[in-house]
Amino acid sequence: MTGIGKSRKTTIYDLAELSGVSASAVSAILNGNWQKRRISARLAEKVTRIAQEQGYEVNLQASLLRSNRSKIIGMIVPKYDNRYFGSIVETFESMARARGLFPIVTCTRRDPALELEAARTMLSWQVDWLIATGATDPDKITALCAASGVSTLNLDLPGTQAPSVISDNYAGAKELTRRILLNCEKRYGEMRALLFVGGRATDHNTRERLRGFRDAHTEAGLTLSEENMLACGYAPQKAEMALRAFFTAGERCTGGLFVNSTISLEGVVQWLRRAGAEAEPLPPMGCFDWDPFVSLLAHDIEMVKQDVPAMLEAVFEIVDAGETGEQRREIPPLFVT
Amino acid sequence: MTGIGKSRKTTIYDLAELSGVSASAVSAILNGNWQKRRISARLAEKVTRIAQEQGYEVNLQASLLRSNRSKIIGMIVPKYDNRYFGSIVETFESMARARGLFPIVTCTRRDPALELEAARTMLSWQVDWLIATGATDPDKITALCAASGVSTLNLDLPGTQAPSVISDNYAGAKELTRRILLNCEKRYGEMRALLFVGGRATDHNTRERLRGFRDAHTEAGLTLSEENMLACGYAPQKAEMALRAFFTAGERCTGGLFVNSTISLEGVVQWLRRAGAEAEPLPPMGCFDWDPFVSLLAHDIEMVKQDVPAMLEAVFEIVDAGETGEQRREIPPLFVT
DNA sequence: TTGAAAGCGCTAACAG
DNA sequence: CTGTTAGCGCTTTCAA
Repeated sequence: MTGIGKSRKTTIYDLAELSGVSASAVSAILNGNWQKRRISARLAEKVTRIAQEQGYEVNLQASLLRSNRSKIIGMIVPKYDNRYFGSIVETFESMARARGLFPIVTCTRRDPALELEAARTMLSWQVDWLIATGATDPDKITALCAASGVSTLNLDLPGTQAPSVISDNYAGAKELTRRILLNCEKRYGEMRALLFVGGRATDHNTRERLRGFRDAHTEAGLTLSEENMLACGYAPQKAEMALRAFFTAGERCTGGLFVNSTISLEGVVQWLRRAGAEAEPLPPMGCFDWDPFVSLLAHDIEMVKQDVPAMLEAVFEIVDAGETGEQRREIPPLFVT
Repeated sequence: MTGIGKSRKTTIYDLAELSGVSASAVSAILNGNWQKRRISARLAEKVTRIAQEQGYEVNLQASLLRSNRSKIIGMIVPKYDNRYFGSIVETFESMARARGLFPIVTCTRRDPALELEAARTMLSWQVDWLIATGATDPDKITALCAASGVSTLNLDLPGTQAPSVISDNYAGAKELTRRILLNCEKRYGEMRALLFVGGRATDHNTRERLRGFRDAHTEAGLTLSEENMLACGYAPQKAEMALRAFFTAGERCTGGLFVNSTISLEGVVQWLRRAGAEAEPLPPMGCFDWDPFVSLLAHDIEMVKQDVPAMLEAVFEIVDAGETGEQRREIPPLFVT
């Protein structure tokens, strides 16, 4: 009976009874090891058909409990509010499924407490691997998981206790800065020091991007004041406030803006609007991260697009090989205007 | 031993041994029913402490298998590439967790086959409820799940066999059309019929939006040709191609554009760029869906923001009340410019 | 107050 | 070729 509202779910015992074989035969057939048991193809087909007719689906709770290889791979991700993380999750899911793994993803809303709670929930799910994306404290997650024998991998933001896959932030930022400076020269006839907006000076990516930002200025023969680096956090409001504070603090002159993420860019654009730059063209700008509407509507903004497919290839190479030791892979990002 | 690389995970039996009580007592304590068993607070505290020291986490596979209430709530979602779905997933996860449920989300990449596969995987997870978001064939999912006694709910796109929570597409589209027509009048000194771009004429939302679009024209005393409704699909490329075809087919005159989603809007903006509208201001436009960069960078585009928090409140009201019968809740969307 | 014991649905020896 | 059996880790009676 495939009827609606059937309360008890079909089990392999039901299937065994219906097809006149034992439950273990059903299990073997449904798992595709009927060859190993030398079960006839005819019988295998019959059982498979009956399973289908009954709308049978294996109970993962029971199956995974028994076989003790969880086949579950977890990912925690800070937010779903930009294309970068969205595409990370989407790519992750499909690559995991392609390997016969069960992906479980959860979002921590950039909340350090939720981050740890999420990691613990992942342990309860018996994940084999946990991919910690953009985690504020990757090493704590690694320690937590290691205590249960679970391997972790840091994505986007590196840690020191597990493999890390990140963008080449230094090279990306340096090249981005170079491009903005070039646009600045085109616009104003000379290069001027830029303003760096967004991110936290405590996180690795921001530090590396600042280093690239600085070095590009040095190579261009420009001196850069520390005041020009506003690592004010990622939230749009913070970027907006930081800019307002910067420009009310004194007579400032900037060649353009290096914005550290699309999220911060929202605040920057908001600030430009409110500052009455409506009619004027945008100043020379670049953003470390990509968004389709930014490239379409403000197509003079230089953008860095992190190479998500390549990053996740690297992730699964490490997972597939079972490399659990500390290592760092830096993936060159792409450039779009 | 909380040491790294510990292979076997801590179980309640380990905890029982360490604390000198039985496994069942440990289970009761860790589940918070120690009062019911009149276990002393002192003992409860001791066991809890030991569990913490050992980094114990309950095995959900075992726990859920035994107790047979899965506490898992599943959601399938077409894409993570826009703010609407991103915020649906984020809100869903946090509301589910707030209720002590375990959310499992999976993305189907707008692929009908993946949609069914995902639904089946959800059944394997023993979900109690499945929220099908923007599903191409919601009723098939409902039937599949009903056969296993699992309740479903349709979000964003309605079905006929289960409760549905959707935006008030008709009223939203009508009001959006009205606003675009007003902008058209301001711009050109008169109202002209608009062009509808994006979506599938087969899906409920597109049909309802078209109805609102039409009625707003009628009320404004405008006649609307069928040719003005390009339900060409959601993908950016399709919108772009449809516009190109429309405008090369003859001398056309339009008062503005009604775009059926931010995804289609990408294609529309792409087309405007390529059509050489670079220097010109955008035509009067509106979009059914919201994106922060669109409102910031092209702030003369009218946008409908679907009320995700209200929609998910409705979803969980239905889930909490266990209402499984067909019903439809239409949530009024919000307007932003 | 507490422990022993049964069993959730499934897998994987092992014995036929 | 196939069935019987022993658990996976946990919850939940039931009996003490």
